[in-house]
Amino acid sequence: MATEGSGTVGKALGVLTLLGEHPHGATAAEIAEEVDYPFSTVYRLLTTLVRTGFAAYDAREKRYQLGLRVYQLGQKVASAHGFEGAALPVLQRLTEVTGESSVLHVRDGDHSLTVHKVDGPQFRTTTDPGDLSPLHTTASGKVLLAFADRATREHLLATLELTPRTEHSITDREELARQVEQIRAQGWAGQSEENDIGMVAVAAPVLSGSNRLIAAVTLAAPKFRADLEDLRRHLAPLQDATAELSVKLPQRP
Amino acid sequence: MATEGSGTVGKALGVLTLLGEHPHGATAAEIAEEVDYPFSTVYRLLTTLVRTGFAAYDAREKRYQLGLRVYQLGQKVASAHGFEGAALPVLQRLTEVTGESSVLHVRDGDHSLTVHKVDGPQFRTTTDPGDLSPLHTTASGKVLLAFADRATREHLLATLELTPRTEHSITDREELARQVEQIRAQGWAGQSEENDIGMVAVAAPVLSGSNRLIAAVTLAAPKFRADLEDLRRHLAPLQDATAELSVKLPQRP
DNA sequence: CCACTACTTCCACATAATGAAAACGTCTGC
DNA sequence: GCAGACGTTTTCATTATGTGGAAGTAGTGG
Repeated sequence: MATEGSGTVGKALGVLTLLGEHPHGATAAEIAEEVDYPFSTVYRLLTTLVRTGFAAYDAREKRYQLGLRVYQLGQKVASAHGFEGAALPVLQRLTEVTGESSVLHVRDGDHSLTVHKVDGPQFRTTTDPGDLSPLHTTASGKVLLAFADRATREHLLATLELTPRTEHSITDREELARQVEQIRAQGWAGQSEENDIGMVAVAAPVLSGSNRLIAAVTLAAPKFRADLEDLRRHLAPLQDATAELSVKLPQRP
Repeated sequence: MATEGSGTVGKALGVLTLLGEHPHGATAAEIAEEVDYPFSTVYRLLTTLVRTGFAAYDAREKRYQLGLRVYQLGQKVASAHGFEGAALPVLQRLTEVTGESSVLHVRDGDHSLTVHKVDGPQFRTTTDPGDLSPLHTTASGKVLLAFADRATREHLLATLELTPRTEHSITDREELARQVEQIRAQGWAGQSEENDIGMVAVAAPVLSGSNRLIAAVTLAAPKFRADLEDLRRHLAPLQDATAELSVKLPQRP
């Protein structure tokens, strides 16, 4: 992961982000290794993070991990964005009706952030809440890209790194722009094995009253059971769900 | 809120924490005012936070608030501590059986952090997930204090600020120590209008296999409907719940 | 058109971060 | 019981880095 910023604060936040990638914690030396700062620098940053509650140190295991303050603040974000109560039941109903997994995504910079998911009865999707996925290889990502306001859309279209995830991933910028236009026109996006082999998905945007993009809802299924055509048949309930969410999620006009 | 630390990083984290107290965001000037650092310092910190995704700037409203990266990392913490799946059903059952609100708390430094809650049919508790409460005025807090390992227990008992929240709050250090001993002996804690007027609660610890404290579960009710004696009648289902959680929450031996 | 609010940029100065190195604990296996 | 591995903690001279006052820009409203 790239350097998070030049200054001291940037380094600290970089270390914090890196801690997020070690669910079972990491030793100070491991972290210093990974971010490639001198050990004593990392050590000093870590003690500051621990002192403020953003990191926790397990003396027994000699491991640093994310602290509870991060969780605490994360909950504030959740309630500010309406991620807690209202959204889940809508996804649950969507999964009940369609039998497939439904997922709620928001755009986080140049990635798609999984907020909630409800797995279908038959299998489990690969992303969990808190995970980031590329914008150009996922149905939700294409929706989040296509319905972003023009300035960010154009900026992202011009600057996104089109790293392929599978042999079906889009790697051509022109092609992506073309798809984005089509998605804007038809109001939904599809994806077939562009992010994971064996997975297909469709997604639709959750728009506010003033047509600003709030989130995206995805329906995902394993290829062996459904192809893109099958999922298209579930477009109606999917769009019911996004319509309901556009009322229930807090507006930011 | 006290200064979060001396160095630059401490200031940045202080600003971040403060953003958590402004659900609808705050302007750079407001923040500078509240933390009492020079404006340009705060401004620089904010731009770094925004650049890294820890804060978000709403150009329309000219307001800074917590960014999605905080939510993302918060989810990692949640999954590391098993806050997501397993805990909620247990609380739901407890509320079903007792008819009162049940809440899951963990200790976050010298505070009690609300992780989950399930409100009873009749009323709503005052804390939400992500909120902090004092250790000495709440049932959960007293449990978290009483069952912490000896070193931290003694340290907290000696250093906690016993600010009263109501006229019934404990303000005497001796008295608190006495109650803590009793709570350790009897295995649960009670509280009657010590944190909020009109609220009573009982709480019990969730202990790991090796008797280390993991969390606390609280049953809370409004005073007009139940007094402490009434809640004591629900001790059995409460302790069933904590026993179940001690298996379901991830162990950290 | 002036007052107001809020963001943004600049720059001389000194504070605060740096990072190498060494001291300190604590395990582990020989 | 000792050598070595591993990880944390402290120290300190050096200078990069953050500081913060002030001036500049931009939008808003009376």
